[in-house]
Amino acid sequence: MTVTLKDIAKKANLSPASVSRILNNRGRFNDDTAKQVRTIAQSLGYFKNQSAADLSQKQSRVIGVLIPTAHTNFADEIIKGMQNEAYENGYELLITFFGNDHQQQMQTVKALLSRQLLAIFMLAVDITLPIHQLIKTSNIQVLSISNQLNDGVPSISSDNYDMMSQIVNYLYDHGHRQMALIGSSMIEPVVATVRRQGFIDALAKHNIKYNPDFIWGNNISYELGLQTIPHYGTPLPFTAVISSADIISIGILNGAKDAGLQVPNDLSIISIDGTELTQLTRPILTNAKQNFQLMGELAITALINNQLSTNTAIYTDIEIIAGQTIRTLKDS
Amino acid sequence: MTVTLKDIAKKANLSPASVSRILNNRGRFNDDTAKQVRTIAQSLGYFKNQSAADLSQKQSRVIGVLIPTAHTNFADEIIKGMQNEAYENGYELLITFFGNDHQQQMQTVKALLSRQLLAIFMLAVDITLPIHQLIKTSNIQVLSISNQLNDGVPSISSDNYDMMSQIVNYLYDHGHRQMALIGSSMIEPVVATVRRQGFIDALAKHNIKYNPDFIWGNNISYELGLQTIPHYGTPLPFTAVISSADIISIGILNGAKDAGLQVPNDLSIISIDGTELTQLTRPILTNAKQNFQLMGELAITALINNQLSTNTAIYTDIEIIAGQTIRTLKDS
DNA sequence: TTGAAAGCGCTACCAG
DNA sequence: CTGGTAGCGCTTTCAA
Repeated sequence: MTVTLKDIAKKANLSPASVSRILNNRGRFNDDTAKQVRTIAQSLGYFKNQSAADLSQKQSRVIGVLIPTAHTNFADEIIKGMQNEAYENGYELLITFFGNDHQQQMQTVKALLSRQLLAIFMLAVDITLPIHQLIKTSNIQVLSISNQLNDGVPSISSDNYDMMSQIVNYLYDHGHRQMALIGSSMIEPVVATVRRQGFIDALAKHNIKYNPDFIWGNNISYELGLQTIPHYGTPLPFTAVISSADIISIGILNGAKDAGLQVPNDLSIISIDGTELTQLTRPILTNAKQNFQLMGELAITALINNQLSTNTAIYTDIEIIAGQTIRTLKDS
Repeated sequence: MTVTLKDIAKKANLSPASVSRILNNRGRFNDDTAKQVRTIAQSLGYFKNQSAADLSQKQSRVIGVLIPTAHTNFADEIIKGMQNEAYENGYELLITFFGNDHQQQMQTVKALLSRQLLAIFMLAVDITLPIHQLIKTSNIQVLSISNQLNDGVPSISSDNYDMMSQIVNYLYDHGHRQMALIGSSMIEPVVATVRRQGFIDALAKHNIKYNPDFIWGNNISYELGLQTIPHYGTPLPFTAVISSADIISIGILNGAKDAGLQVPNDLSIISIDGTELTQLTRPILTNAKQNFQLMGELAITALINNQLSTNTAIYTDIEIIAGQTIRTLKDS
């Protein structure tokens, strides 16, 4: 029922081999016959059977992409970047959502590995050890995007340590001396650890003694933001907060409103990520914008250039975008 | 280099055929040998080559999913629903982002059609005619989710006509007589047309004369919301707006703030969609919540039950979720 | 520039 | 319950 190369070949009095060459623009062939072949293919409604091609070539141009279901909305931006770059280089993206159910995760990864992928890109995903090992046995290349992992997985992300330094400096320059870091107190993802350390070290550089109470919140959620003000009580013991994600920042903003605080008069906020969410609030959130789209593009480039070795760590720059949530303090 | 069924068969003194049966739990086989085979497979680090399987079976369990790049964030919810259901029934989802570049769209669809998919699901996507025809020639089943299309494409969505009626009734019951509909004045997507008609007819049922000026805005965007108040000027000629999407509602909310209006005292807002975004605002948005997750689940179910004929139109219920953006007017 | 033929890894049929 | 085998549609030598 389905139209195959053979069918086209028969109709064109050619061999399947030639048709294959023509339709793939590979090798040499006569331009005139080529034109004919293409029209025939068109008229017959031919669709390449990619499975057969992959099988025959023992390789595909498919990149598997893992996205967390609890879909941090910057994933879109990364994908946008990847998609363009992938399209131009003839790669396909196989995007798969990655839930929390471990059973399901395993099955998902196995399904991916069952299609001789070129590579697996993980967007902001933290994988468990068994899964990591599963991938390892398959010899498929892996890359973590936006998330630094240990386990020797190559990554493309912001330099989270340096980012904290920039943020602290920014706040310091605006006269802030007491600042809190919200949403990075977990031990697990390396990113949180790195940010904490960067925060502490940056404070030290300004001779500010680090107050352990000022690092709080072990998850990334709106609710965490909402609870932040109640957690510390008013008057707040600090003048500024660094929020580990935009969604947290919105929670803080609303929590402040609920507590009768004025932002930025009573509290300054700077938000890490800088997705569109930061533009939807009143006041608009000052943010440390990560270049997600570029991360996506670089991911493909790195793959093409064979740079996905174990120790690769590519950094993209961040940019601090002034909004309306940072108050400049007169004297310190 | 790669481990194949044959390798396992050799090691287990079996035929590839048997190994295939065992590893797929198909047909009859001896449980003991099965156990052996599985351990061997494990130890050899075997991964099924799905391309070969698909080729051999001339069929795959893969459902292609098209998501607009301008990623209305309810897509996530739909996918969540689909993913669970798909997982339980052994289907794979091949998610593909669908940009605006026509060239790229074509290539994307062709890539999809090159893998004997079971079906293509389109999430809130409006396809152009050539693409529609392309899909048609391939005989792959299609389903539009959350978006009603013409062209005889089966769909799962809310009953947009009835939704408008419910919304208008809700506003009416709260004393509103002058209401506007924002973001549905485009001619193109059928959804907009249906909503307009539903709006007008619902008003008529309450003997409210329909004012054409009160249907405004031909796109779905934050900016549209922001411009709404300036567009009409204050004092507003209506007491309530129905916003065609959450992102528009947020724009309206901010626009109102900018104009010095109090919501809901000076303006009531009800938002269509009811994604998490509605919970992030102050005041919280009253909304007509669509059941996106259910749409996703039903999509898979419909596929399984072979219900994807041309005229299928499955509706899921909406629910009006009271927030803080509707004022009850005393007298009318 | 084109063709013949082998083979990718798996499944399905039919025999045993 | 198991094995032999043909064949899915495509690519890729190698030879013509």
